[in-house]
Amino acid sequence: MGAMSNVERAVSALRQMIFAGELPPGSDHLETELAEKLGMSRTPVREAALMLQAQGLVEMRPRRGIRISPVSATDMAEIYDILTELESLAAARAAEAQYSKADLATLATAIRDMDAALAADDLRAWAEADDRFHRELVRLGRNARLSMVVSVMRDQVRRARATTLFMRPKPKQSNEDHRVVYQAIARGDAKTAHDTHHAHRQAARDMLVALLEKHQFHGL
Amino acid sequence: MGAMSNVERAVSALRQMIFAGELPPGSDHLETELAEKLGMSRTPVREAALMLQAQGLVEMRPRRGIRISPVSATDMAEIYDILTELESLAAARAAEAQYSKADLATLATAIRDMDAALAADDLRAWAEADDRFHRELVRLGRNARLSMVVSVMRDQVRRARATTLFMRPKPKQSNEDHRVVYQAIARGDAKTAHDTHHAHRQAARDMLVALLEKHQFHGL
DNA sequence: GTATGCGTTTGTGTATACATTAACGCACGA
DNA sequence: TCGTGCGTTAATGTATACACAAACGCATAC
Repeated sequence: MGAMSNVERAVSALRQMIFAGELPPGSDHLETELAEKLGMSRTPVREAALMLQAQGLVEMRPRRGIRISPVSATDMAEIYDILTELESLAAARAAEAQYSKADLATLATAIRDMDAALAADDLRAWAEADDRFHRELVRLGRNARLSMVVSVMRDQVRRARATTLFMRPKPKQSNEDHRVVYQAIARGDAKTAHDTHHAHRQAARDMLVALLEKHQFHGL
Repeated sequence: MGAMSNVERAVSALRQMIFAGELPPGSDHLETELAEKLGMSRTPVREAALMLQAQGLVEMRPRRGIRISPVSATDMAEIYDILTELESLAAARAAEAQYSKADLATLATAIRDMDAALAADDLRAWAEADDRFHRELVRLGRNARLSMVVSVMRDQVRRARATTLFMRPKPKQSNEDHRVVYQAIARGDAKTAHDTHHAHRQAARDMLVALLEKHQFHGL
């Protein structure tokens, strides 16, 4: 149970602090500083930082500390382009896999939750269910590497979403798209699943990038 | 000029040994062992291993050493699926970017070199030029993250290619495909660039996977 | 006021020490 | 012969020590 190394603890603690905004994008932090804050020596902190760096969450620069990576509008455009392609592939593969209704239960639940959240005007719950839908979709695509790449990219999106979630229009079309994708997967229609999800993501991309550019979050 | 840290040295030395087959896939190596071989302490070796692990080249398992990741036929299928999508996107973006003939010189050269290598029956030179073509194609797509993901995936392909290069049929169709993609990019035809490259990669994938499965390189 | 150079400070990169804990072997019992 | 349990061994995870080099401040010169 408590078989968790300090490195693992450091990774999740740092991730949490980054996502919570406690370590704001662009800020620098010395290894010693973080080590003290986490109650461990520099060694595991360094190793954790190395892993987070590989995922693009931080950058280690000699003598300037560990910098929490900023996410610009350009970055977001890059990330969404990748997500668009890889998730759409996953959707197509999921459709080809001929899953049973039972296998798709998690997707169905996520869709229902999104509808409910939208009706209740609970954007935070909506975002959580949306995440769940996309995560499950990728899992059904059955490509471990793809899942990993997507999850790294989605981490970045999550960071940006913290600032954009309440600025954007109600995601009504989004729910409709998800339903179409779900049905296409259920009946084994790979092309529709792929193309619908592709358009869905591309629309999200354009909306988000416009939003970020308008609000000049270039270096946030 | 010696401005190279031991970690950097360890990373490139290990990469080289892995690609050269000196550290065969599936083999285990203790940190101490590698440290001694590289003439440094365990610390930089550990950090290097951590980075290579993030790229999927090794796996660190407590008490069992650093394992050089095997590449199975399934892995190759996963990897090619990702490459197919991302490179095709890059091709489309490159076409949209309206590059001049001069900008595309590197692509043209790579194509010429591949023709020459094919005529001379020099498969190794062909593979090198092929790599060059794909790398430049992705670079022209102008997505830094995509480039990074693709280069990690291509590293894995390179490892498998060492064993498959001389088993597969002459890549004649391949050269023809590249030429079509090049021309599509030159005239700004994103759809043709995308679709042609997509089919090109998918064909390569099917051929390679069949080859690997046939020769039962499941755990190599 | 601005620029240049030197001394100091301080963070990092690396080596090393050490405790912990998993793997291995061996003995013992069934 | 095979399985089980314990003791030993040894590899890792983490802490710590230390040298080097870069950043900063201050003084001096223009």
